[in-house]
Amino acid sequence: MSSQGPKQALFAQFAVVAKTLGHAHRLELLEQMAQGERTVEVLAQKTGLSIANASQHLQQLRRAGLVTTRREGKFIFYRPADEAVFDLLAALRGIAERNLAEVANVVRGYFQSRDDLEPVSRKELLRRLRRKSVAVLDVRPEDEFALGHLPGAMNIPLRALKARLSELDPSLEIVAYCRGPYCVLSYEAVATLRARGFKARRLEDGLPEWRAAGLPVVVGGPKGS
Amino acid sequence: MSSQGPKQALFAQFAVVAKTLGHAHRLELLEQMAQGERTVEVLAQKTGLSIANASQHLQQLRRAGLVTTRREGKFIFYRPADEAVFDLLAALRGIAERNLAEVANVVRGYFQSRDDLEPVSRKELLRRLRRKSVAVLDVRPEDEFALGHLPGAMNIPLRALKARLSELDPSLEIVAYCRGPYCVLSYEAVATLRARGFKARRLEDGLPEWRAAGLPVVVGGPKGS
DNA sequence: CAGTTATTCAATTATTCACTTGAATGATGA
DNA sequence: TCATCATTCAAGTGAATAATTGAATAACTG
Repeated sequence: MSSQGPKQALFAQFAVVAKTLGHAHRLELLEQMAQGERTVEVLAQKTGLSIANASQHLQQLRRAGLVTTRREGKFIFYRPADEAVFDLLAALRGIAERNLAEVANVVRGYFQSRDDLEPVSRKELLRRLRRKSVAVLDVRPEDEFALGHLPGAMNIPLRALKARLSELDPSLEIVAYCRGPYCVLSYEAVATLRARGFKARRLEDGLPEWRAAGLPVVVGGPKGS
Repeated sequence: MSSQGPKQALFAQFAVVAKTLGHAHRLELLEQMAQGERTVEVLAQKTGLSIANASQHLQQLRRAGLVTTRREGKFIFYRPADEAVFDLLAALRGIAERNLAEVANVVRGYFQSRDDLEPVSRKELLRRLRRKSVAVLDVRPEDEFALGHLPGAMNIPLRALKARLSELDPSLEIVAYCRGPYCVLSYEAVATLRARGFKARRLEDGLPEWRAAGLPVVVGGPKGS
């Protein structure tokens, strides 16, 4: 059943890659790995999966050529295998957003309702960073910040934001970002900040897209190794 | 199980799109539709599926937002719903080709062994078309040619090629193309032509990629409507 | 070397998917 | 209106997939 010709054999292989992407847990694992390489345990914990289950999904991703691993001592670090993985995910998002009513509803109903302002483009942020007319705020957890973040960004995880507002300069506009276009952290952060009188907007998308655009990323941080 | 938050809901929807791509038959149907819109019957015949089965797969593709339909009389024409579908397929191909050993083997063993010459890039073909220093040969079946082809291309389906060699000018280099990067027709055509003393090369990829690059496509032909 | 820890494997069960068959729509044309 | 044709629906069967559990690797630590 698998070999009528070379074309069928190739399509069967392409189908394996696509099928592997076809599971919400694996997409979430990929989103996590897009922040930076991770061990099985951390990925399991971040996604709420059991370790065995996460391990199984990660191996499917590896068999499909979507992620690779690196061993360091007893830990195995997983990361996306290819830049094209991000293209794939972006195309997937675009198609779903434009052609699936349910996705459009969620995006409008949940995300746009919390922030009807246009996000700041990467280009614009770069310009304003040079003029120092803006503060960049990374609202992801500290470990993700340590794996890579925007140059000059300060890190206040969303859960700590209310308690640490005093660290922010009320005279500067704040640009917040997190994991990607559908990560809720930056939406919540912007809402919180505006409610307290700060001028705040979101960055378009998140760190992985910034990196994929070839823009500079800083590794390490206060608690980073 | 389906709604812990908006992000999970979105990932579940993205997974539906990816899962739908995860079947060799549906990928083949999409490749066919990438040549131009088609009825269920024609798609079933071209892919060797039963009509009922093709219809089911097409409806899955439609539910996933990957294709749309248009009714004309008693026929329903299917076509890709979105330009991003081609990006998706291209990313899928790239990842599979670079990261799956089996795909690399098929590509090397089957395709490269028949044509170790570099294909002609779209850009180069455009340049040489302007200078008229080349003949463009479409070796797809006539019905696909009629749905859209390169400007100035002549159509000799592969099966008829040997019988119609006299129509070709032996003094011009021939650039052959067909459905896409893994379509065997142009490989076979180039091999046949070289064996008969013609100077022949392939165009990189095929018609859908030419169209996706924003280059001009001519609709209609000898038997076209 | 034995113990510890991170990860993977193997076996199980519940669920989902693919394909076939035969009947049902929905538009056309006599 | 009735017959026809393209397409879709519904039901059933066999195969593939997902998540769980407990055992098995493989590398470090004492």
